[in-house]
Amino acid sequence: MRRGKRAPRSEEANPALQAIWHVVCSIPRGRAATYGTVARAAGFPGRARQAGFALRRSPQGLRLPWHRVVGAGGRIVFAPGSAAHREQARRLRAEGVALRRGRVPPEAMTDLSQL
DNA sequence: GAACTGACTGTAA
DNA sequence: ATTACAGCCAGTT
Repeated sequence: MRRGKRAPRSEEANPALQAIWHVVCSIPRGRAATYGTVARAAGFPGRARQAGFALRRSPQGLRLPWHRVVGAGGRIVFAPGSAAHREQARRLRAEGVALRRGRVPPEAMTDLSQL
């Protein structure tokens, strides 16, 4: 049977998504990382968008600290005023992250390279 | 297989 | 500082 490729119907069967989720889980509490950094740490440099896709497709069964993932410059990618934006800001703040106009200060940012 | 879309990023106006 | 636009990559239609 020349079925060179299998069909992972479930997201949890995707190693790429798992890798990204794993990296997100490894983000220390009280810190934040950018999509690009997460993707790079997961082994996919230059695929920041894929990191976002992985988070969006992440099963709710996982207790994933998605709120620790922000856009470049520590900026929250969600539209300001939206529910997601507020929730992420709220969660970050709950972890001790001082948000500045919806932005995470560089000090709270981690490159995940030290892990 | 082409076209569209998106939890991105960097540069320009 | 803010807004617009283009580039990039992978998944979805």
